[in-house]
Amino acid sequence: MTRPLRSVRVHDFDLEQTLDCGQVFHWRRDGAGWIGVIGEHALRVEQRGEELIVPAGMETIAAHYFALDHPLAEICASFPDDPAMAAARDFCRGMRIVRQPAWECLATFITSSMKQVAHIAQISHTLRRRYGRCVKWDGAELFAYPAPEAMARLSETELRTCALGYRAKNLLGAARMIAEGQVDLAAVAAMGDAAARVELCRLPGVGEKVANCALLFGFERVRAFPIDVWIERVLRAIYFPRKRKVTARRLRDFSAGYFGEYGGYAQQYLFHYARKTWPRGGGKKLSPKKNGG
DNA sequence: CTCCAGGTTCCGG
DNA sequence: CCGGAACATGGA
Repeated sequence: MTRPLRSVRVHDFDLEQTLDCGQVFHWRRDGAGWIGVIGEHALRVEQRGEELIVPAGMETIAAHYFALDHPLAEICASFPDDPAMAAARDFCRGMRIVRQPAWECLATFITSSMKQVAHIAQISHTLRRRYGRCVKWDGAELFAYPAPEAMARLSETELRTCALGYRAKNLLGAARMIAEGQVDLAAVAAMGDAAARVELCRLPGVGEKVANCALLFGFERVRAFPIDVWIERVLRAIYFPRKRKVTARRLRDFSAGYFGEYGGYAQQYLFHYARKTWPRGGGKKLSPKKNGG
């Protein structure tokens, strides 16, 4: 039994770049399309030129999730004018920051510390399959991300069997604090960026980087600028060439000022570009070219 | 086998 | 404030 399909008109949108850029980890390729879950809705999506094919009834949900209303041309035009940013903008054309549900985004990034993207995806799938609600899509079994309340009932030992390592304690602790109401994600959503970041950092396993990922990918804070190992390489190689002793604080202050009101988008474009085009462990080999700031 | 991965936390200068 | 080290697990 196949649901009828509908077409959503898209401009400045690239589904491949959007789902393969390392912002969300559970979507799987299915022929020319992708299969995944938006909240509690399982679906297959496929892009054909300027059309996004989705199951009937999912048009609005998909359009919201994929942030088709973000003014991408304006966003890209706001990026600082330097060679690296121009290359990233060209490489990532059509990539959008999707609107992930806050908890699954936050939880996923709690499990991301010191893990490769492939591992993060693996952990996400395991957690969904074992503890998430089953949502069917045309016969395929997909799973929603387990709610904080469901996760809070597990033991650390149980969670550890999902290959989480030391992250199990953090994920469980965060789930319990949220389930018990010690941290209210709905309240976080109503706070300013700085206050929201402080609040998220009260959760175990959530430091500045994970908090910024949650803010950017789960709370629509398009200015949040997560600095991970890749972005740190980019910043050092491109904007601080041949400089010794560039502190984390220096990188943070520079990023907050240099990349502008859509800094989070700029960050994700640089992240994806560097990860796909720089040699592994890269940065050192890249020619610095010109300094943009 | 060694190295590293979308870090956080704790500890000593 | 800053640099190091521990923390688990699995690809490359």
